[in-house]
Amino acid sequence: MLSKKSQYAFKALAYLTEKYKQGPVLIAEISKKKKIPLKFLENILLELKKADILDSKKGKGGGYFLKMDPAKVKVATIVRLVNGPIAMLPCVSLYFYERCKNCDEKQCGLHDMMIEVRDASLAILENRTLSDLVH
Amino acid sequence: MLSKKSQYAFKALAYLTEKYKQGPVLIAEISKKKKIPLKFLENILLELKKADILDSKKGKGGGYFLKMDPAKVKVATIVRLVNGPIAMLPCVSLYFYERCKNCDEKQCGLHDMMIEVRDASLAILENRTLSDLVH
DNA sequence: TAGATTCCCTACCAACTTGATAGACTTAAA
DNA sequence: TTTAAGTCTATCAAGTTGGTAGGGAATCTA
Repeated sequence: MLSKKSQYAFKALAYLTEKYKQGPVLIAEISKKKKIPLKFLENILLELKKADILDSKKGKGGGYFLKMDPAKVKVATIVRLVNGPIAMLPCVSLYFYERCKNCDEKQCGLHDMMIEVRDASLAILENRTLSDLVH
Repeated sequence: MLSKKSQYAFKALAYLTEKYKQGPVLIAEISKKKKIPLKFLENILLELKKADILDSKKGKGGGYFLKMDPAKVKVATIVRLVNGPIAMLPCVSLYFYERCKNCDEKQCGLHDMMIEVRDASLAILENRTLSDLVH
């Protein structure tokens, strides 16, 4: 399941997508409109900025805004960034791979199945972008 | 991600699938062969028994065994039982549904996307069984 | 029926994660 | 130089995860 943090992140990103190319948006405005706890949202937006998804301006007239075209930002990227692995097992994760202990991947039935699940999920998440969040 | 508990559960179930119709298997044997902490495994197996996946016999010659044909036990069932929701959001879960707060499902882009992901995962997990774990 | 064997049950625990808050600091505009 | 923003560090309560401890209850066998 996506954490609350991830859900907040997507709501905020959807809002910033609507406001794309309309100048910086205040954290406080996003917080109010999307009903996200202000200080928690601060952390999330900062993290997205450090990951080069968002950019910001300080001082009066400042705020947050998307660093690039929302149609270029994959949903999969955001999920990995804020929520972690998409795969159901570390041993089938592309970006967070870890070998399983006491389990030969070559003959583990679960392994193969979870690769299928991963690929099915990625087929969707890698082909949807922030612009698909707003319609 | 599947919890360690879930991974243990699948390993144990795979083992019991191999031994299907060969009489009760000791917790200690499963623990040793699959390298699962004994007492932790006890809890897991007991839970699976209460959920009618396994049955057991006490005393000498006792142990655990599958209650029904492994080809009849869906992987999706086990995941839901031991790990929880398969969906990425409560508001798109079939078995653990919860309405989202401050979010109209009818116009939430994330909602629709996560329904797609859920269905793609279920297409696999609902059509694989314990027998697919061993080959 | 005694004793061994095996699962059953309740309780507990440390470590980690999650969701959230507080407060001081920095940068930039007016 | 004041004010309006974002930035940073720290902290915290509650819940979850992974695991352990120890005795109780059922069953088999001698």
